[in-house]
Amino acid sequence: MGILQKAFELIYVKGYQTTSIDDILATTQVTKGAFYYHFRNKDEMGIAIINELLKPGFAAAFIEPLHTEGDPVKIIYDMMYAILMKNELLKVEYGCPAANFTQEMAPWHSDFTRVLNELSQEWKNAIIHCIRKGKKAGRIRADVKSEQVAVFIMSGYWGIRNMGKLNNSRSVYLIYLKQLKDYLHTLQ
Amino acid sequence: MGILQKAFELIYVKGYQTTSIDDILATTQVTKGAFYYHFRNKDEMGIAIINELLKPGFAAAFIEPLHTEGDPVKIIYDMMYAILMKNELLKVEYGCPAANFTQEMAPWHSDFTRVLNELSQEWKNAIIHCIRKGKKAGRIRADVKSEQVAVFIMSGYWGIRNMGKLNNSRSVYLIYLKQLKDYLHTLQ
DNA sequence: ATAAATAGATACTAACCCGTATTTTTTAAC
DNA sequence: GTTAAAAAATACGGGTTAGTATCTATTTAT
Repeated sequence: MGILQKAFELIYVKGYQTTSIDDILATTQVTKGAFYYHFRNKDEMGIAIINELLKPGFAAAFIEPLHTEGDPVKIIYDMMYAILMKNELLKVEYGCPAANFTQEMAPWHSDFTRVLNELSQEWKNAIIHCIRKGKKAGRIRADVKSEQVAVFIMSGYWGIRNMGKLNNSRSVYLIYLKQLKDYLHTLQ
Repeated sequence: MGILQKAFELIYVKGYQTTSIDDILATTQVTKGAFYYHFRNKDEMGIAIINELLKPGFAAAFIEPLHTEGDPVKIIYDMMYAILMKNELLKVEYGCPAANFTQEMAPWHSDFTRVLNELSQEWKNAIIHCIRKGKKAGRIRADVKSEQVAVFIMSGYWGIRNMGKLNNSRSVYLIYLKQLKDYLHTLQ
């Protein structure tokens, strides 16, 4: 886990392909023998980072908030606000770790893409579930298509991460969040 | 331009970092001497690809459609539909070339980020302009914030490109487009 | 025709890459 | 205390990388 943590930090900042195993060894003070005792190769370590580090963090920040009771509009907005503005691990200049992996590995590394797709599907299902609950409670219009809304919200998130990288400033997050709030209110 | 074209095709599919100069030389049948006569180094070629190839193609598909007269809702939706569903150069499994570059290069290669930011700003300004015209013509509500909407639309685009990569299917584009249409109608 | 500038070809370097083979140290079991 | 397994250290191999040095060929200008 120590190796994975440090490796993740390097990869999050530099990218997977450009982070060499020697880089990881240098910063972790781990020798090559130890590294290859724990991981068969670099890709196995990459997959381990996603499963052991990314998934738990993702579940805490992206999934769990959606399971709380209340107004979906508020729940979804608050989740997004927390992810973009409060989360101290995710820096605006380095974007979303999951999106970085996706962009870099798809479509060539199918192992990565499959695991990342699982992440994405979990989020999607949680959003759909949250909206369906809101519809039953009369908080969301009955004609709202849950899946469409989920996909729309997710795409907005990944896109604003990209714009944040370009602008290297959270100010674009705030602009996005304002419009997200307006959009969510149209679902009521 | 021949080198740039072939190099772009390789980079679009494989990524910038993982496309070696030797790869480019092999597919272009150009020798190393010729290559380094025209470009000082790899990054200069990368910047040239963005300026000489990406920018013109971007202007044609992303900017020009926004300059036509008419209903912004229809104009913006049609533009997005054409980009996602009709453009034969942009494949769903390889995503958006500009987004790929951004994801891969930011924040370390400031030359790339700066040029890509110019692209992004041009698109943003064109969308803002389109919406402002719509407001003046009474086609868009007066209280709509043009910049917020522009950022929201752009983030949706870049995000859905990411999801398309993950799913490797245009079906997710269609789901997104439906909700985009609904969203745009709320601006009227 | 000659000189100069442009363009292209070839061979090479020095650094870096991932992964392996081999050896050494540490830990645990009996 | 001996043995065996687990864990870690080291050195190296085979291949790739971006970029350079050097040489040759082709235009262009005078």
